[in-house]
Amino acid sequence: MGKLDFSPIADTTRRAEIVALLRRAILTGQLEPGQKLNELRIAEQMRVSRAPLREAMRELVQEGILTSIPYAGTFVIDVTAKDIDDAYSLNKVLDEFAIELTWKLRDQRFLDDLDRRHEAVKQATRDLDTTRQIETALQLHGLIYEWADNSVLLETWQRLTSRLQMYFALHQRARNEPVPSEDVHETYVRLLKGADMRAAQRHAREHIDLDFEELLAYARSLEKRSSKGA
Amino acid sequence: MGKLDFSPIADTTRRAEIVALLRRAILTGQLEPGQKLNELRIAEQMRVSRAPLREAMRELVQEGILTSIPYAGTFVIDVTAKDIDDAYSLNKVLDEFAIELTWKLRDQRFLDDLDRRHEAVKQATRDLDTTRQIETALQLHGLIYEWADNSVLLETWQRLTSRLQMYFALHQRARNEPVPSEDVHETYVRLLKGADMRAAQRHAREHIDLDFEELLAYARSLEKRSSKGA
DNA sequence: TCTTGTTAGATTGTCGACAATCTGCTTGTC
DNA sequence: GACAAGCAGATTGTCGACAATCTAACAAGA
Repeated sequence: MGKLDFSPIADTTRRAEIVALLRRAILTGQLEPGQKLNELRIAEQMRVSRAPLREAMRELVQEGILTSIPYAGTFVIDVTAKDIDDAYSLNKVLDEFAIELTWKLRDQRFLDDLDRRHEAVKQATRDLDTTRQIETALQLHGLIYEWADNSVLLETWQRLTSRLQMYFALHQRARNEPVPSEDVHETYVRLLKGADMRAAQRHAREHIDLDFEELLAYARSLEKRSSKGA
Repeated sequence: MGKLDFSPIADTTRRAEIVALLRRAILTGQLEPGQKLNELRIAEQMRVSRAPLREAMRELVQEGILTSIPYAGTFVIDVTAKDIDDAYSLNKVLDEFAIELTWKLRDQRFLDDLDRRHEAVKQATRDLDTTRQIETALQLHGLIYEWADNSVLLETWQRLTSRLQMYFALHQRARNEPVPSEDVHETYVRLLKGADMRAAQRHAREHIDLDFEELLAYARSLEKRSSKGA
């Protein structure tokens, strides 16, 4: 028996592809918060019937990035400053827990993966690709969750991440300035490689990556809750 | 303008009712882990077409209590000892966080609600109603999440709770013995009323409510992963 | 002018039928 | 007897059409 293991083949249902398409559109900000999703139009654009589209939308509703009102429509969730704050404070707690679980499981492969993902962020930063920068940064932070060996925790973090990614994408879109060029993840990566777990946890809980304060200020500034139609 | 405020009217879609029906069937153990859900049969039994049923099933898949394999079927999730362990350890961390957030927000209404829910558990215990006992116990523990004023945290806990409820229901079903008559929540309630937050957090992290160890042993005992057909 | 009732249009919710895929059995061949 | 090919049968995925509901505009009456 060779040590070759195959990855599961791709999802072959339209539904799965629709989910991926919609999720990407939302997380990159192409679909704005509060915006209504017209089933007929989207189905026509995708050359798909409404059945798989509706099933896909149900999934995204449960995933927390869409919201649905019976007989009224399905909308991209609104982003409030409190939501962002809530998500972030929970994220800190989960980070601390994930570090605790991962700590004993770190090995050479972990360290390699850490470097690899860190490098991806730096590359995206050099390329001035803001969308990719957000993606890679979240993937970097996701490493400890993938290694923590707790499926429920991982799942929880992924749900949280969807929202955070959406928030950051919106923010980046609003101010289309060049990306900060300094390496804000330097300390984080160094502490994860080190021997002091408490220090790593403290850093996760106290340090603010990714311009969180600026993001919050932005969210407060557009606290207007405009639900624009299609 | 009077101070009367109306609660939102009930969901009127078939989909929502189907979701509620299916969820209850799963959480009470009427549908066993690994069991396949035959769309045609269920749709006929409910006198409903497959469209809303399938949408409901999509929601429950995302909710984490069903799992779906394209062109093969949708199944009730399997319960492994590791899943239970993972869910429980995360639950402890979240409890600690919820207590921290709730602590400053406690007031008379909180204390009243606490007593009310505690009483409900004791009543269910006196009635020897195991299903209701599980429900009320989880509602008691949910109080701190409802008061924590963090929507993301609350949502996360509710997802977690679904699974825990399912695990406990299975356990109770397996050993249909009388319920433990002692009041295992006594200390928890007392600490939540008190002044020592650290003590309450420590209790949440260290004390094992609800016969967790017994539950784990049960889960390990049926680690057989039998996926029986319809 | 303000309120109330009506109506037309658009959109969501649901249905029944068809297409794609999987499973197990049968058949034929070696 | 072992094995591959191929054929039902059942089940899931998708489609197009119809029913239920909402929204907004307009008319009628106080």
